[in-house]
Amino acid sequence: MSQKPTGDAPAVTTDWELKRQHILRCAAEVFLRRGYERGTTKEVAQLAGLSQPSIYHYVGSKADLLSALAEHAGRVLSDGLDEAIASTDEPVDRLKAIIRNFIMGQIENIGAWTLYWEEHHSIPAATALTMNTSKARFVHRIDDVVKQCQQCGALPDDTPSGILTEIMLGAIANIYRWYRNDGRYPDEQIVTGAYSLFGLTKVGTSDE
Amino acid sequence: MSQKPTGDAPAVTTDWELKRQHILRCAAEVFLRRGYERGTTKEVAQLAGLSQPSIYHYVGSKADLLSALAEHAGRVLSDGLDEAIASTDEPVDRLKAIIRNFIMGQIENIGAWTLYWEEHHSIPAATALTMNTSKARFVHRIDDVVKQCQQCGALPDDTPSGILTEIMLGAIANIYRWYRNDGRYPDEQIVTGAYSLFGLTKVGTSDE
DNA sequence: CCTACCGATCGGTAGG
DNA sequence: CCTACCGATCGGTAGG
Repeated sequence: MSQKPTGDAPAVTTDWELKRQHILRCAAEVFLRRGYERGTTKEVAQLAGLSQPSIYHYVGSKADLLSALAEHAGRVLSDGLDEAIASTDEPVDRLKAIIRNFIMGQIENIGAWTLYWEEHHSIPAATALTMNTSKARFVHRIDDVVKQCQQCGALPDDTPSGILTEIMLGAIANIYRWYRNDGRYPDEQIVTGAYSLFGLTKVGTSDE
Repeated sequence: MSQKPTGDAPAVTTDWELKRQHILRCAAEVFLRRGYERGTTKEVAQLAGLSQPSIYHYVGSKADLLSALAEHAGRVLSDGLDEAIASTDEPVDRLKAIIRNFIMGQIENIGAWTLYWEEHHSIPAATALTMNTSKARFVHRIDDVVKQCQQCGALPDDTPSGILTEIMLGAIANIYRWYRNDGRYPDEQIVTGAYSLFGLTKVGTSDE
């Protein structure tokens, strides 16, 4: 078990916590390069400048590393959704804010995001369960906005909202697979490209 | 090494070949349920009704199983692309045919397709290399059609074709993650939903 | 935070 | 196509 140090320390970033996060970053790098199963705790330790057993002072098991990383990715996305929904009342603008935040949050955190998808069958069952319910809630909240966009004519209403939602979210969730940090496709252009493709350019003050 | 039986047998399906394909199907099931690394050759053998070492009469290594499955998924998709391109000269109809074949090919072969994505960092380097070049060619050919659709006004031309192509293909490549075989979303509705969302409903005989 | 080490798993081979 | 088995890897613990 990880040996969280004594006391009821508040949100203070202790030395222990800082080192733990350093190890997490190293684990992300190893798992990304080699995959979770092939990547060893020894490699993580080496990258962090520790012996392999020392990792267990900061983490209860190898699987904990992956859980922590996946949960972090989920938290970033979920926070972005809250912010987007709070930013405006107008459905189309809201959907556009959701798309923007989703894309940006993914790109800023592309490592954890990639791990969440590529290694999700190695995520411990307990973590996977809570993350799946979070994800279902996430999709459902967005689906509500999509329905409103259909009502005001900004999205086609000849298709169930669920299909549109999944296609749009799928397109965005997949960006990590082709995104390159070389400036070929600037982030902003990806966002506005998604708006254009989904027909979300004009404001949705329905006049049809 | 796998012991392909004697002779210069043509495309005849020998007993050996039939059993090999049976083992491949079992491997797909095991790898899907457990992941490639966690799934063992023993589990594959049990499911196929063999002892673990017997698998090596049909396959050179555990990794060969994954290679064969991934290559099969790639071939199905590539064939679908050829067919779609051959089906018509008109860019918008061509893009729609591509989307339809991509979606249908993926759904018909959802197991191999899932493995290709979820386990692609376990695919042997040699196989991965050739598949990556095939994939690049695949994307490039579709990008040409997308460019034509932009020129005739069927797709927005304020965004580089590459972004549109990647977003559309990403949306489709991701369907396996939410597709359920319970009829909630009929295949045909997914296809037409994609058309609608991407604004491909009207024929592209440009009159703008 | 380290050295030493254990226990278990698993892919693949030998040899028939 | 099987039994027997090897070699190597690796997560985690002991004990300091």
